[in-house]
Amino acid sequence: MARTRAKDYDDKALSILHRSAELFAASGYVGTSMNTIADACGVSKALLYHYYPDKEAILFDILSSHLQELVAAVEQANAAPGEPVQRLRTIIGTLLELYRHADAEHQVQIASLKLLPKDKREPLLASERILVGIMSDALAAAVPAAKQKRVLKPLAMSVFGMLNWHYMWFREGGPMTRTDYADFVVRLVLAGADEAVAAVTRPRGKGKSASRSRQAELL
Amino acid sequence: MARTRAKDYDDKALSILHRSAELFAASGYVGTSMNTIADACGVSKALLYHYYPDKEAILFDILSSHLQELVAAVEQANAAPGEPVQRLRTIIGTLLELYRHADAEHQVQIASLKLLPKDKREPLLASERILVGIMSDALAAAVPAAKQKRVLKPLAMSVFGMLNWHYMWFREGGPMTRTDYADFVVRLVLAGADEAVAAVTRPRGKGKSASRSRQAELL
DNA sequence: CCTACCGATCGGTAGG
DNA sequence: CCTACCGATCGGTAGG
Repeated sequence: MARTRAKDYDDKALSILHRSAELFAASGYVGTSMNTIADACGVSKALLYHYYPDKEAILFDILSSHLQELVAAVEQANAAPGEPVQRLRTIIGTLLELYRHADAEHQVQIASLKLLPKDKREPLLASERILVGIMSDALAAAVPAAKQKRVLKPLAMSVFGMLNWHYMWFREGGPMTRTDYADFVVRLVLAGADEAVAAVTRPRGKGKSASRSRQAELL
Repeated sequence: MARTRAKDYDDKALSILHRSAELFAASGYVGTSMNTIADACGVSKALLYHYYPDKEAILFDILSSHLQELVAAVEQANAAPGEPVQRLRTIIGTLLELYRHADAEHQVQIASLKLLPKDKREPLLASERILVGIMSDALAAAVPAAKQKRVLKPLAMSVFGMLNWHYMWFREGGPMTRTDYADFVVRLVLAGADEAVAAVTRPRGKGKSASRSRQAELL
């Protein structure tokens, strides 16, 4: 009788992906050998090639599953009912929470997505664009001044900068929780965006924002 | 008589560094061979080893010269006279301006600094800590609420997040100049920081910041 | 005839 | 400053 697919096949495939992501994050994609991956996963190299046709497929699947998880969660957060500000907060909090157990995948995305050939890279960049699009829409809805085309992208990318850079310094058990930092970023953006947008859209010298702070005047 | 060092020796060494940085940024450190570097620089591989003892020395020198340039410029900006807010603006503007011609070096710093062995990595991390220290001091001076130990690091790292992420989206000739974006970031931080700091330091529910915005109330 | 898995080794290329 | 190579290790595949 033919052997059926092992019932832990998918579990094993996923655990290989995560372990590989950790190795890629530490030593780089090219700097991590298939032998190293096999050893770290406690399987033979031949078994590795049973799960994935080649090394490139491992990198692609790491990033594909990571980005699809982000897109699905952010789309759900975006579809939830509520005020625009609350939606923005949920989106940002969701991203930071997903990063909790995806630090390696996140670093691989930043350092190694570009190493894939164009046909494998393109669908991943499309997922990234979906995330940027949802964040931009949420910002435009929550921050009136952000609707201006000239500043929406810089504002959205500033938010992604803060979120995507957090792996460099954020440590679990520090003085701020992830939820704290999500609130921190949201409030920074909400309170600061009108001012920042006004600064780069009005003519030099005279401002017309009623809420400009004393410090902003000094610029 | 012994040959003297060629008068363009240092120029050539620097151009090799920059070309290597571009290759490392595109294909990764391990993914770029010494033969590729030699070909791209129009020199033999043997000449490459005349300038640098090994591949690791090229990576180290790329990052060392890049970070020393950043530290020197930021220290000078920090030492200039003027109001704290103006000093913060100068520091942020200086960093964005230096990144103009150091995109490759910047990407190599993010993706490949970690690949160096500890003894080579440590002095580079020390330079990074100097930059973070100056930025933190400038923020503490310009933003009263930022002085609280619990929030100074998150605020400083949020600023570095925005600045260090800009290579992912900022394009020369777009609607915003580098100076525009520097202003944008400074005003975002100045106007938003008091609010953001209050959010994560006060007890839950009730706030006491007089300047809380309508949007912030909704959180 | 299928999938699951092993020990051993392939042709090429890496840094030096 | 070059060509000619080295010891080792790479990603990937063979037979069973």
